[in-house]
Amino acid sequence: MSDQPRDLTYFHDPFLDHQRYFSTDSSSIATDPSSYTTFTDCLHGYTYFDTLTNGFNLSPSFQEPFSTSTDDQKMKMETGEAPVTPNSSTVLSSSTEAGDDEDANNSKKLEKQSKVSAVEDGGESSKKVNNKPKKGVKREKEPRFAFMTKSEIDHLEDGYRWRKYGQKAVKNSPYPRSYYRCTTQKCTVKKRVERSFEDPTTVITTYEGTHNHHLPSTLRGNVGGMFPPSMLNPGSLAGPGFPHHLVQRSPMNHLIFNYGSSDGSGLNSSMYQQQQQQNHMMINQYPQLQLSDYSLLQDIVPSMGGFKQEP
DNA sequence: CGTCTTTGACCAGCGC
DNA sequence: GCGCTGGTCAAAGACG
Repeated sequence: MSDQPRDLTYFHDPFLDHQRYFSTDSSSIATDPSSYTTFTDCLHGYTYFDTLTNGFNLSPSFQEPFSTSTDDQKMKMETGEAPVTPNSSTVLSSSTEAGDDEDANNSKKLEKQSKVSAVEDGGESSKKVNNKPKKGVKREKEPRFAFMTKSEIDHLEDGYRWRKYGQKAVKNSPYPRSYYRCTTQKCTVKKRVERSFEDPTTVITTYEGTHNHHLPSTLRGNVGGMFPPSMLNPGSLAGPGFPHHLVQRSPMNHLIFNYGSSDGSGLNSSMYQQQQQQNHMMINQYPQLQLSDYSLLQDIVPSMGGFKQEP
């Protein structure tokens, strides 16, 4: 991952609409989306934002039509909790039920405790025993947020440090799904990375949970040095003035799935229906994704090398 | 030596 | 109840 070329440096101020990026090599100003070589690069380059909005027939303000925030989320934002999205732009919705984040964390703690006690008891099956939530206690879902990215690289650099803890074969797909966990202590954020079986050039990255820390200062690939402090402080993005209810303003080659919220609040009805149709269309194309989880799906315009495919 | 990946096994949830 | 699948664990090995 860290061996990816990094000849570009991006500057982005999330509080301003304008954005610019530039090359450390002054002779080469990047304008081609394909020149983004890392996930982080893509996430922080908004050059094609106008193209995006045009593609969606959205007004440049882009702020109202896509509000899908739930109260739960708004509360999270207002409390300054950092969204998990790598560029901290927004997590719009949550697949969680009320108050489940804490419950999930607690249940995890219980898992650990029970595992430790199982080992200490010298139980016969001290290995891998009873480390899941107690029976009957339904495991709560963390807020989730998925990207679809055109990339040759499976695990895209996003500024955080991840430890891979599993890999599974995916049904109906030749490509495995990898499971990553944030390596920061006490941070429970996870992400899944898998390649679309229908379009092998597309990587589906699903984030789950909320980072409770800033971007690591020492990163492989020097991501930490690439961004201004405002971007390296996720909490700052949750502060007043930042349009949290924006849909992810990702540049080229991303589809953004926002989980959970289903009321379409902030959308006028026709636009909401339009979004729902897009959702269903894309979900049909990616059946391995969970239909119920997606409340909003933003497609990419074909002219940007996206992968919208009409049925 | 510390960190990270790989990989087989285990467990829970879910559908039939 | 059974089998399948997704998610997780943890030992072992690789790597810098």
